[in-house]
Amino acid sequence: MTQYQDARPKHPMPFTRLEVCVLGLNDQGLHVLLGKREAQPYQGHWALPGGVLRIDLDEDLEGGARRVMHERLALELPFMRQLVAVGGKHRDHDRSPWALSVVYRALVWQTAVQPLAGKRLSDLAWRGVEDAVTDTKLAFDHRELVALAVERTRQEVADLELPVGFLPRAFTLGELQSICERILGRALDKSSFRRKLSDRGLVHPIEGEKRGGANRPAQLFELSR
DNA sequence: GGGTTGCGTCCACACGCACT
DNA sequence: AGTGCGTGTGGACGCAACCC
Repeated sequence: MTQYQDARPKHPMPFTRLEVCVLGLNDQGLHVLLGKREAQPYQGHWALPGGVLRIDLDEDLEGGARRVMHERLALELPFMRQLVAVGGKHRDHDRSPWALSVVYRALVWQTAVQPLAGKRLSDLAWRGVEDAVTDTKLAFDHRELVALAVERTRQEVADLELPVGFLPRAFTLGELQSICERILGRALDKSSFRRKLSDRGLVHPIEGEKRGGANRPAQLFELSR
């Protein structure tokens, strides 16, 4: 096993941050969780919650992102996906001559989480994504990062790369279509949607049905993978 | 250019349930 | 029994991309 005799780096290392774009879905559509910064730079501006990678605390990048979310939001986020890494000499020149941000995306039911403003954040707010991606006052390049997270998430849903773990175990096709429509921000054709699901074998019927009102009970389905 | 394929859109219809 | 409504299925058509 390699022993590190001297922890000092041979070359200058970048200042590494972890940012998390938490997308929350509710009846009105997709929202993004923003925190108000307590410190410079961008003091008082809204930003994606994030923090510094700690090699003494973090096993890996995702572990670091989970720690940061716990410290900043008191949240455990079960389903995160690495979105992008951005860096450069001018990214955070107040604190470092070279800064790197590794950005993660999480997708949650907005009503299922209750984030609390923790370290370095004076306030938290859910913002509609259409509003956030046009807000030029967001800190750093976070407006672009939110736009990227929304675009990627919508592309995944449009490709029927359904968010495993985010969906309930059992659902009706109508519920699934409604979830996809709220993420996409537009209506889908029922016939096309169901045909694609069927052709690709993405869902299969399970025992049981859902009765809601004066209508035919809906068959329950689950994801096939 | 013509044929094929995949996909989206529009539409029709059967079904099952609640209500009157 | 008739009606209204949401679920579930499938046909017809148009369009674009692709191949020959």
